[in-house]
Amino acid sequence: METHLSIDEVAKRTGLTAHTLRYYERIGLIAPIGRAAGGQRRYAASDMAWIEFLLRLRTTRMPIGKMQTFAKLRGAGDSTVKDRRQMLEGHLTQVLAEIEAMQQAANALQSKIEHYRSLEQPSAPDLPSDQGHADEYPR
Amino acid sequence: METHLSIDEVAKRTGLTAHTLRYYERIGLIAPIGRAAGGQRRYAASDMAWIEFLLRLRTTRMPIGKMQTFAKLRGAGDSTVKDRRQMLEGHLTQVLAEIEAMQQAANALQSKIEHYRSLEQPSAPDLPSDQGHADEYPR
DNA sequence: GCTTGACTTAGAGCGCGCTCGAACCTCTAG
DNA sequence: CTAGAGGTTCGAGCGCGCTCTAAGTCAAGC
Repeated sequence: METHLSIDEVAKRTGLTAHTLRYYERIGLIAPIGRAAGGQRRYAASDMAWIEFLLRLRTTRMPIGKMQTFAKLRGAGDSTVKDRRQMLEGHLTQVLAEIEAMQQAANALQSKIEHYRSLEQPSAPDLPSDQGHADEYPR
Repeated sequence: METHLSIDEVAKRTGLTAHTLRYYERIGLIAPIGRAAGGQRRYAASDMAWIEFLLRLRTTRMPIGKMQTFAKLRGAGDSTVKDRRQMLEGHLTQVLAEIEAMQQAANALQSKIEHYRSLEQPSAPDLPSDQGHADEYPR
């Protein structure tokens, strides 16, 4: 397990580009990374863990501005643990709501797909459904 | 049940702005809306149903370009039902994968929150967890 | 010493999805 | 007739999250 990775290795492992990694560092999402002789970045295991955490935040669509706030709190030390927890709790609440909304929309798509199937194989006519299907008769 | 709504009424009902409704029409997401004397838009129930469908696609983060493609197929009539179904199936697959990813990230956030709680109330030390918590010792 | 290639910086540019401003029009009420 | 509300069009602008370019530096290999 190598503990000091080059930017390209980190890019490969995280799926980010080297450009994006530098960008994240520039805007304060990632604290300044240690450098090898010659000024090249060398990422430690703890840097990787933080980046992976950032990626989880990104997966849940936390905006960069909020991540910056979080990163700043983290940089400020243990006294900010409560603030950080509260931020995550608020975010998590939104995320769960969004998952729920997506799930419902996905269900609606599923039933629309089934409706289309019944149109394609016209032997069995459509069951009457509670929700209309918006796009059969355009005019 | 009024069948012909003004743009402001539609905006109120859908949560979109009048600007956005016009924008969607301009780019072909919504077919040209009927007009009252004087040129004002009057939205029919079928228009509303289509807009609600678009909003479901948006909830599931279908990009506008794809929605445009879909809208075009719809405008082309019944012969495109199969294409539309296939588009929706492909999209649905992605959506379900994304929901899954968000759910996993949400779980990780949840356990991080619990980890923070244990830090805040230091009587009971942290259980060793399989995944590290990236941000306790910044340096 | 020179070349190659991987890195560095600062800063401009881009694609997406709106969002807004300006100027104009039309209907209704007073 | 006038004022005001509520539209209309066209096109520019914006916030977000990158993405890329240009020019320079450094280390290693020939």
